[in-house]
Amino acid sequence: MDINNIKHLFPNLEEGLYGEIVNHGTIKELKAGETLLKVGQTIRSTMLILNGVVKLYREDDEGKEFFIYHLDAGQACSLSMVCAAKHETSEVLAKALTDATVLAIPLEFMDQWMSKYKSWYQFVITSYRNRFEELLTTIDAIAFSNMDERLEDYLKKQVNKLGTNLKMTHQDIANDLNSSREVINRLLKKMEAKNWVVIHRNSIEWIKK
Amino acid sequence: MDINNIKHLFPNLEEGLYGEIVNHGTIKELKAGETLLKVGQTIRSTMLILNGVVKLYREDDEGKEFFIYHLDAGQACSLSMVCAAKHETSEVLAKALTDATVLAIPLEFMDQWMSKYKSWYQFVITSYRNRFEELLTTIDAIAFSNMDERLEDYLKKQVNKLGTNLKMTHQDIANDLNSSREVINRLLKKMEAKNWVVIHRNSIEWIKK
DNA sequence: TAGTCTGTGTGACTTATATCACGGTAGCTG
DNA sequence: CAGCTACCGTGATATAAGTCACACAGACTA
Repeated sequence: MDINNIKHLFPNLEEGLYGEIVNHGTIKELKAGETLLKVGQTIRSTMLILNGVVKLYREDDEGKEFFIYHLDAGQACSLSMVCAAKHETSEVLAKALTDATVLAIPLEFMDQWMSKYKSWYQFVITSYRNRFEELLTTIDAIAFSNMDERLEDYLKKQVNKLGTNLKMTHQDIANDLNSSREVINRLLKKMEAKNWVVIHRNSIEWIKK
Repeated sequence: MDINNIKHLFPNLEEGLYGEIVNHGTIKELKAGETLLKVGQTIRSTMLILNGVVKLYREDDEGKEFFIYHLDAGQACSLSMVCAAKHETSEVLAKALTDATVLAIPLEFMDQWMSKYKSWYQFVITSYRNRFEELLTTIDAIAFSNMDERLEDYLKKQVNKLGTNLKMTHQDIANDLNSSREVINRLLKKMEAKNWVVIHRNSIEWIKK
């Protein structure tokens, strides 16, 4: 583990804290598609994303997966913080979207660092605030927007994380948005007519400026 | 302000912390319907609810209000904590549902107490976790449920906070659920047929056991 | 090369919800 | 008491989205 990489990804932490992170964290490598956290699983450590993109889902009783938000390198899984602090179980499903590297910090350090390092406390609070905001944005989308707008937002988010060439099927998108393949297909066709995307087999290219 | 009342509402805090709360907090009395926090307003203090019920909304661009969750006596507005810690503005609308008393604690104490009192840190983290969960539940409802289930959940929540006799119009409910009066009316009629509610003018009585 | 699988495209239909257009009624106010 | 206003009830219709059925095409596999 490279301390300079950590400093770069998580700036503004105290010098001593970087040392602790390196000493007490353990690296986990994930292949694209692998599950990092299952619903109901007990959380024993706080996760920091070092590399790649992690996707968070909410699951319904029949196992349908509803996409909530992404986590990037340099971000922390807030859920793993709250849960970790109380030894509780996960309420969400987290999967690696790309190959990813995460740093697992055993939960006992959460508490210690919180009172010891002001920068850690700031970091945790900021993480929370950001995740909270994302959650509110997600609520806005489903409460106030139609499928066409939601699809547009969704694709833009993907493009932000993965580039303009999205390797995913219509069915994948439908699952994330809790919709159906046919609906997504038709909406994509409309977007294609407006020159926002080009539809390929197994991939979609975002060409809107 | 009665310190014993505070101890009762917020148990498990350290002895010294109660003193600080009483010394530095200021009481705000709100009439039912009054606004506690507007969208875009700068937050300068953390709010603890001492009495009554506060309702949180998300607003869309046209000012439509979508109900997110309630806050009871003994709870804190997590949003006011995150925002306060960073001097940022509110993302939600908070209104007193009943007459209410809140305790405003200037934000500078947030930071101090966080490192000084372990119990405060625990309290804040727990608040977060609970609000986060509520938000996830709200997402579940709109992502996975139809209006009839959502209305049922909504009414149950109201009953929990306010008792079985709900003084609200069909229009009020429609606003909270981002639906329309007619739809709510029809669903309520169905519930009445199933003996779950009795519909009165300006109020609804929950009679389902 | 034929056969199979997975992803895509599309018409027809169903369902949930929203919207429109009324008419009715309780309770208040001049 | 007349008339007003806010609330409630309900049919007709419109729209968005989900479902069903089926056809086709690219890619891989025997």
